Amino acid sequence: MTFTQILQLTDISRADACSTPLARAATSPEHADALAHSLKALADPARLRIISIVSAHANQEACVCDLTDQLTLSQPTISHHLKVLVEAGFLSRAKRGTWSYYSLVPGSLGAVARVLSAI
Amino acid sequence: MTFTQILQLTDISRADACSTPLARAATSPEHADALAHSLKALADPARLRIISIVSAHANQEACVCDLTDQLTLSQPTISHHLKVLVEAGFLSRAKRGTWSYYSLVPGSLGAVARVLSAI
DNA sequence: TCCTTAGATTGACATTGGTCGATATATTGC
DNA sequence: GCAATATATCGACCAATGTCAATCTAAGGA
Repeated sequence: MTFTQILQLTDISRADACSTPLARAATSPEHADALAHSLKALADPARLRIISIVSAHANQEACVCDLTDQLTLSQPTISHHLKVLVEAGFLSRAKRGTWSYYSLVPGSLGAVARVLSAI
Repeated sequence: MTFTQILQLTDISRADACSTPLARAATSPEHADALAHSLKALADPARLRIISIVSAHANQEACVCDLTDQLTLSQPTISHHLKVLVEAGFLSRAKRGTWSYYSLVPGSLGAVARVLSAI
């Protein structure tokens, strides 16, 4: 009996009557947790608009006043969303003088997109 | 004075002192809402594992018992997550006899990934 | 027909999360 | 140093969400 046959027997004995065979392994719980955490940071209209506004600027960098201008949200709320995005690794902060400039972390969105496609 | 020069003047007059120039238009609020809705459906560890388990099966189809086996969640909770994923367009349901089979909607994950990369 | 099994729905509960007003911190200009 | 401005943090509130126990529905089999 080959190893493949043994695996098949194991699968059949484990499976319920309704179950279809597996083609490959599923994602680990840890992996799912990490991806969910990244997606949660993105899954908000205000935060998506923030990312979009930042990356629409010439150098992919915007100050907070650019955001308060365009979003109908209070300044503390925008500050809160910015913090979420920085902690999730999508934006980085650079303080110059009185102003805070937020930039898109290069490749961060692409990384999530790639993981999503690979599920 | 050229049209481009007028646009530049307009931009400068509108901008705050700290602002950097725009390279292109940002995402519309409606677009952000729609994408956020899709991402919210994906932004949960249990739902990501469900999608992964479904797509790991040979024909990208799994019955509910495949999920209750592998997830340490109650059956109603799994049923709830499945409903969220169906309503968001990531899974489709096919009932055959007593059993419900859930399949990945082809291209649905890729579409989100593509939109995300294009932000 | 009745019992069993698979899965969906309901209702309740605790937790998380988005929002704002008030306040704190830090930087610039006078 | 002081006033003004930009941004961050805090505390509170309400809405949305994940979870489960209990119940309902529907399909099969004896």
